[in-house]
Amino acid sequence: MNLIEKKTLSRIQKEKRSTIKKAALEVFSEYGLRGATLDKIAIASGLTKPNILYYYSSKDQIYFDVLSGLLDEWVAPLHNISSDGDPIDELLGYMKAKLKMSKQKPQESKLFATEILHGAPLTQNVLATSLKQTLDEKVAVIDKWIEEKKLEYVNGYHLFFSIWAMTQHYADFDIQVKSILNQSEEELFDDAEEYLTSVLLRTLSVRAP
Amino acid sequence: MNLIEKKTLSRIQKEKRSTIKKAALEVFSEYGLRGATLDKIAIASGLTKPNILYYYSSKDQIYFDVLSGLLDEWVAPLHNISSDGDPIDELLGYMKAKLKMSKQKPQESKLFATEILHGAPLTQNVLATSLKQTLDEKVAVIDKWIEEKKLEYVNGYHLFFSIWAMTQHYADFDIQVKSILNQSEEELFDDAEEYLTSVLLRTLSVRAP
DNA sequence: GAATTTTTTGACCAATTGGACAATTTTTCT
DNA sequence: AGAAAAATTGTCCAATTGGTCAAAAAATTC
Repeated sequence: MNLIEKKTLSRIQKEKRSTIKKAALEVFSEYGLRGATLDKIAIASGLTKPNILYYYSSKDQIYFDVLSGLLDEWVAPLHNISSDGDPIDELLGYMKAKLKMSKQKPQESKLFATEILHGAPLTQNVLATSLKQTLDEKVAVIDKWIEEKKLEYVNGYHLFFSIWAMTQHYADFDIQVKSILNQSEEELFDDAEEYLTSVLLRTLSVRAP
Repeated sequence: MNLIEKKTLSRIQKEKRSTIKKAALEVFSEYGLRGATLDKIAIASGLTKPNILYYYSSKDQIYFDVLSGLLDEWVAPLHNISSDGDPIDELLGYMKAKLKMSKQKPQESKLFATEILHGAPLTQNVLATSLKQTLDEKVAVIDKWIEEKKLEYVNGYHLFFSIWAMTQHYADFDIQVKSILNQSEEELFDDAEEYLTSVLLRTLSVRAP
C-alpha cells in the first residue's frame, strides 16, 4: 500500500488520516508547530503514537498536510470577488465571508496566524507566489474600479491587510476580546459585523461634497 | 544576595539580567514559550545555561519577567488618550503611536501576539482586570465625546480592537506583508500610516449631510 | 476458513529538554 | 594582599521528545 498515492487510500486510511488531521489541528493551533507534541496529538485523536506514525512519517508531515489542506480553503473567499459586481457589495461580502470564517473556524485562523508569526517556515513559498499573485489580481480589480470612478481611491493592498487583520483578530485574539467583552459569541460577532460594515462603508464610499 | 529584592541588585546582576531578557525576547518572540529552549536563549545571550539559571530559577520565570516587564509599556499609549483633547486628534495619535510600536518593536508585538494566541497562560489575569479597566475608561471617554456630539457614533470597544488589529498586523504578520509588497520598511510604514489615517478619519468623521 | 495483507501496539531507543550541583574562577570588601 | 562573597561552568540527571521495530491483532482476499 502506497501512502502517497491518494487514489489507493483504503476506507480505514481515509478515516484515520482524517481523525489525525482533526486532532492535529486542535493541538497545532493551540501550541504551534514546535510546542505541539505527538503525544498530545495521540491523546487528542484517541490513537497511539506509533499508530499515528504509521499514517504519517513524522510530526512535520502531519503539520504540512494539515496546513496545505487548509490553504486553498483559506484563500478561497478572495476568488469570489468579481470585477463585474458592485465594488462595495463585493468588498463587504468579502469582509463578511472572512469574519464568518473567524467565527466558525478559529482553530484554522490560529494555525495560520502562528505559522506566519513564527516565520512561515512552510508557507513562505506559497505566500510569495500563489497568495501574492491572487492578491495582485484583486488589487488590480480595485484599481480598475477606482479608474472607472466606481470607487474612491484606496490603497488596495493595505485595504486587504486591514480586512484580514480586523476579521482574523476576532479568532486569533478571542481570549483577549472575550476577557474584555462579556458577551455571547453571537452578540460579539453581530456587533463586530455591524462595526466592520460601518468602517468599510465609510472607508470605501465616495464622500458627499 | 537576594535575587528578588530589586534594590540590592548589583551592577553585574543588572547587566546580566538585562542581557538575558534581551536574548529571551528574541527567542520567545520567534518560537513562543514552549518552542523556545534554554539552550537557544543561552546561545543568543552568549551565556551558559547554568549561568542563566543562576539569575532565573526557571525558563518560565524568564518568560514571566520579560512579559510583565513589557506589559506596562505596551498598554501605555492608551493612557495618553485625553478626554480634553479633540477626539479625532486623540484617536489618530493613538493609532500612530501603536503603528510606531509595530515598526520599532516587532518582537514585543509578536511576543504578546503569541501569548494571547496560545491562550494567554500568563496574562489572562491582567487582560481581564487591568487592561479591561483601562479600556473601559477610554471607551467611556469615547461615549462621552459621542454624547457631546464631538464624535459620530462608533462602538468604542470594536474601534480599539480594530486599531490594535490593523497596527499590530504590520509587526505580527510582517513576513506575509513583506512577501506581498516588495518595499522598504520605510515606504511600507509610510503607506500604512497614510492608509490607516484615511480609514480612521473616515470612520470617525461626522458625515456631510 | 485459511492465507495474506493491513493495522495496531508494547517495548524500546537516541536526542533533547529543563534543571541540579559541586568545584572553580572572578569580583568585592577590608 | 587575603578573606569572603558572588559569579561561572563542566558534569551530570531525570523527564520528555520524535521516532523505530518486531510481534500481535484485525481486516481483507481467495
